[in-house]
Amino acid sequence: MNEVRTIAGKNGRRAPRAREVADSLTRAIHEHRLGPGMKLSEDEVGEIFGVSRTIVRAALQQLSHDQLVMIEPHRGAFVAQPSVREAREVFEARALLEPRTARSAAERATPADIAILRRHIAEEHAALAEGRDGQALRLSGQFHLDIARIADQATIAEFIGQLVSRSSLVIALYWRRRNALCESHAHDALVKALAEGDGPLAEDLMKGHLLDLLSSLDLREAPAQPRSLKEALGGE
Amino acid sequence: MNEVRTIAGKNGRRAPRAREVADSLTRAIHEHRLGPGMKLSEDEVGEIFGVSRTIVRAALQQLSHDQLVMIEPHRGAFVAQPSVREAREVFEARALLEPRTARSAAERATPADIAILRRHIAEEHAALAEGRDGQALRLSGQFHLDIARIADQATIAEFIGQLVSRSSLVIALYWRRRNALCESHAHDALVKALAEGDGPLAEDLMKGHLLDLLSSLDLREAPAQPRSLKEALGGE
DNA sequence: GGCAACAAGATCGTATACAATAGATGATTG
DNA sequence: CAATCATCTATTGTATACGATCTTGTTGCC
Repeated sequence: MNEVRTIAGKNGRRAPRAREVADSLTRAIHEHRLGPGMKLSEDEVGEIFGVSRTIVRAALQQLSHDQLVMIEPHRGAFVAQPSVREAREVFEARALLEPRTARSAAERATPADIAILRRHIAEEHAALAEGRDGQALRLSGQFHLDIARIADQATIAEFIGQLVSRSSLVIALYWRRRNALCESHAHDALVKALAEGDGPLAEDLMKGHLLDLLSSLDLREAPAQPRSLKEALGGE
Repeated sequence: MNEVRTIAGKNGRRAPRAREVADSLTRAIHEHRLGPGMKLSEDEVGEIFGVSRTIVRAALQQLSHDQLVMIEPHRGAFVAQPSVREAREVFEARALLEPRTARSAAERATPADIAILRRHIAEEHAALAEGRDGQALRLSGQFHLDIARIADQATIAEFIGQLVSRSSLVIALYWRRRNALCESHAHDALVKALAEGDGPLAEDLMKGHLLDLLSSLDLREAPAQPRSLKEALGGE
C-alpha cells in the first residue's frame, strides 16, 4: 500500500487538497493498486499524502459517496467489495445509460473529439503492450467516460463515471480470464462508428460491448474471496 | 431561513450527525423552504443544528456531491441554481432511467409495494389539499424514488434520488403554472399499471409523465431570475 | 463626483487536541 | 485447557484554534 503517492510529491499550491487525495485514491483503485477490502486508515493515508486527517476524512467521504469505499462507523474506511448483486446492478445501470449516450455522442462528435478518443485508445494499447495492466484498465474506463462527455451530457457523464469506477472494483473481484485484450477491438469499432456519425450503430456496439464485458465476469459464485489486509500481506 | 431545524430539536443519540444535518437540509430543499441561491454559512447552519462546523462541512460536502449545493472556494456554500442546460440534462437522464425502471417495478411489485405507493400518494393529496405545497412536492418526488426501489435496483435508485432532488431545484426555478395538480393523476395511473403488472404500460406512462413535467417548465429563458438572498428577504 | 487603493471584518481551509468507541490482549476462573 | 471478563490500545468522531483568503466599507486622489 506504499506506492500510492503518485501525485502527492510536491504540495506547492494550497488548492483544495481533499480533491487531490480523493483523485489519487480513485486512480489507485482504478489501476488496481488498491484492491477491494483494503483498509484505508486515516492516519496512514494522511501520512502518505502529508496532510491532516481532516483532509483524509473529506476525501474518504467523497469516495464513500461514489461507493468506492465503505465507511463502517468506528471501524474505518475500506475499499468497497461490491457483491454479486451490486455488480449486476452496476452493469444494468450502464446498459440503461451508455448505449443511448453513445448514440448522442455519435451525432455530435467533432474531429477533435475523435482524435482524443483515438489517442486514449492508443495509450491503452501501449499500456497493455508494456504490461501496465492497471493503467490499461483505467484508460479503458476513461474511454467510456469520454464518450459521455462528447455526448455533452455532464450529468449522465457523472453517473457513468461512478459506474465505471465501480466496474473497476467488480472486475478486480470477478474477472475470469486474464487476457483482457478482447475489448480493445470493441473500442476501435465504436470509435469508427462515432467518427462516421452512425448513431444507431454506436448504440448497438455499446450495448454489445457492455454485454460482452458482463459475460466475461463470473457472477455466479461468492465474492471471489474478499481479501483481508492480512491476506494481502501474506501473499507478499 | 430560521425554520429549518425540523429534526434538529433533540440530539439525544450521538449517531453520525453529519448525515442528520444533510438529511434535514435535503428535506428543506425538497420542500422549497430553502430556495436556489440561498447561502448556507457554516457557522449559521452549525448554530441552528447545534453542531460544530466540522459536521456542517461534512454535510455540505455530501449535498455538494448530490449537486444540491454549490461550494465556492473561500466563498461558502449556496443552494444550487441549476442552469437551463442542467435542467434539461436532469430530465434527459431521468428519461433514460425511469421508464425502464418503472417497467421492472411493474414486473416485481408486490401488494405490499402497491400499498406503500398508494399511501404516499394519499399523503401527497392530503398535503396538497391542506396547502402544504412543499411537502406535497417532496412526496411527489418520493413516489418516483419508491418505484426505483420496488424495481429492486439500489444503484439506479440512488441516481434517481439525486435526479429527483435536483428536479426539485429546477421546479423552484423554472416552474410555470402554480396549479401543480396535474401530475397527481399521472401517479394514479402509474400505480394502476404497476398493480396490474403491466410493464410496458408503466414504461409508457412514466415516459409521458416525465415529458409532461418537462413541458410544464419554462426552459427557454434565463434562470427565471436567480433569486439572491436579498430578494428572498424582500419577498417576506 | 467617481474610481482606485487600503484596511477591517468575516468566512473559509487546515491542523491539532480531546473524547468516545471498537477490538485485542491478557488474566482469571470454572 | 477453554471460556469469560476486564483492561488497554489503537482508531475514529467531534470540537476548537489558528492562518489564509475574500468581501466590504472607507479614505484619498484624480
